[in-house]
Amino acid sequence: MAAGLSSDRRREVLERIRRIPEGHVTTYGDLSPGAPRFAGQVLSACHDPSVPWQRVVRADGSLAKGDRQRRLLEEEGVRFRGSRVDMDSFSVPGDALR
DNA sequence: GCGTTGACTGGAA
DNA sequence: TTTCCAGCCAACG
Repeated sequence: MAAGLSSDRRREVLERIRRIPEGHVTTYGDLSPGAPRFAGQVLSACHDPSVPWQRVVRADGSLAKGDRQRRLLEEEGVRFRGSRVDMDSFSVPGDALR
């Protein structure tokens, strides 16, 4: 379909975030390969409660929203290593969301 | 149509 | 190990 809705790119990113399993996280790079900043811009503009934005973290496991985000992730069972997410066990490949 | 901005990334110091 | 710099794409004014 022509799909002239609000930029398919933006919706594509949001849709992937919804596919992140509870208790797991993914990186901006996996949401939008080549344009990770775009993913961040999308989230900042999208205040949709159905979008688990807290499951999106930086490539190094650090959090963009700091303590507030950390607390939500711990509620889901995501474990931390210092101030960063244990990416070795909870990171999900972008291919798995696609 | 151009320049700026952004919840970023990878490599170098 | 941490900190700094330049690059990247898409949206917005």
